Amino acid sequence: MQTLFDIFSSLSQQELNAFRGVMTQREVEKGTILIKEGQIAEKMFYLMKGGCRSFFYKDGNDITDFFFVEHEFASDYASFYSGKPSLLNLECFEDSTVFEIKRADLLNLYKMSPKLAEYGRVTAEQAFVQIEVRMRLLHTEDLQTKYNWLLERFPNIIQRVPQYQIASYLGVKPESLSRIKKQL
Amino acid sequence: MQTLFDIFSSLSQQELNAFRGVMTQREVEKGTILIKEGQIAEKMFYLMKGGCRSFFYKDGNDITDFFFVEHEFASDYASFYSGKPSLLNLECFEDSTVFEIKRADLLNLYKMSPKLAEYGRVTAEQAFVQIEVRMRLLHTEDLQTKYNWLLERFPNIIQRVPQYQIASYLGVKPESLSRIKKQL
DNA sequence: GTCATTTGATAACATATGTCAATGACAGGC
DNA sequence: GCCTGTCATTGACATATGTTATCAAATGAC
Repeated sequence: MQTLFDIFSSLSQQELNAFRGVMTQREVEKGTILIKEGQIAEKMFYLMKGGCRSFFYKDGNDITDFFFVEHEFASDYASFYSGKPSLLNLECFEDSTVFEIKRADLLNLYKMSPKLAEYGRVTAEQAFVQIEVRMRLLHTEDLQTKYNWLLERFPNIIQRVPQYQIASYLGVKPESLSRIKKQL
Repeated sequence: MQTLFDIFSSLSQQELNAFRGVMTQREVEKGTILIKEGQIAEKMFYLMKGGCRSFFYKDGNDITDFFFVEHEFASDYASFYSGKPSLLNLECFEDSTVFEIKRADLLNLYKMSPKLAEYGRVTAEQAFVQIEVRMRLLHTEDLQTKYNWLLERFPNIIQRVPQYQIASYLGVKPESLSRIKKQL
């Protein structure tokens, strides 16, 4: 996955200035909601520090959709890309430092610079490849394999978020996750 | 999802010619393998007529990863985007008419025309949104809901492919799908 | 047409996960 | 310090899906 630094280091001075001009740095504390269910995701975030998760409610249960950690882009891509209201919330699970980029600004950058437009495409392509890995996991693997994959993908996630959030991310109940951990 | 016709109808004559110049029409019969496991997916396909599915083998079982039908783009996007060998096969389940587009040609088109480059990005974004719907389905819904969703998404798919392929697409065994159908 | 192969349905049983309830560990507020 | 709420664990039981096997129907080759 390309980080912001990868992108920065290959831009011209002019492109760099334009890019940095549309990014706003924010310090947010644990619990901050970056994107709210029902609203259109107008912004994309880059996590310099900290982490967040997207989640939604189904039958009264809090279901974790995705985790995002430092040096990753985070948003509700479905809403951001389609312009439809978001079905989920994006919440910081730690105090975090983020850069905000507005969709309208990003589209302007794409018009201005073919190279930035290419990064936009590559970012979407990489997001696709990432989610496909997750989908294949949910599609074909048993709980133990899913859990091990999670530990590799997010090395210290179990110290950072409560276990019930991990359980719903993996598509099971906390009790099932407990059972699996006991077996290992 | 944008069809090829949506794209065509908004291009200039020059762009249209360039685009059509890199597309090769092929008539293929049922059972044709368009992309083979282990090889890099160098081509994207547009299905004028017919349908195909991507699948792979896990523990000796044939697992359907995706269905593609007429007026949709089909490929192993993960391989096509990343340049890594494909983990799956793309096979026509009916006699089909397809357009082939080579990745290298597509990247050239992107360089030539900002509008085509934008379509490339939008296509990747839409592919992402699509796969997210599928992922959410696998993540949170029960088998009955998944099956009903499939019938809406691919209206006559049950007449077109055997049931065991549908079962593995939904992440269950054929026997489980039989049980669900009996309940309805 | 016959025959072989593929596919779908069904049943009996095994296993994994869900559900519900009780308990204990732990952190934060006061 | 104590209290309170949140969270993880555990056990008993329910349910859904997997596994294995058998049989019938549909399909395709000849």
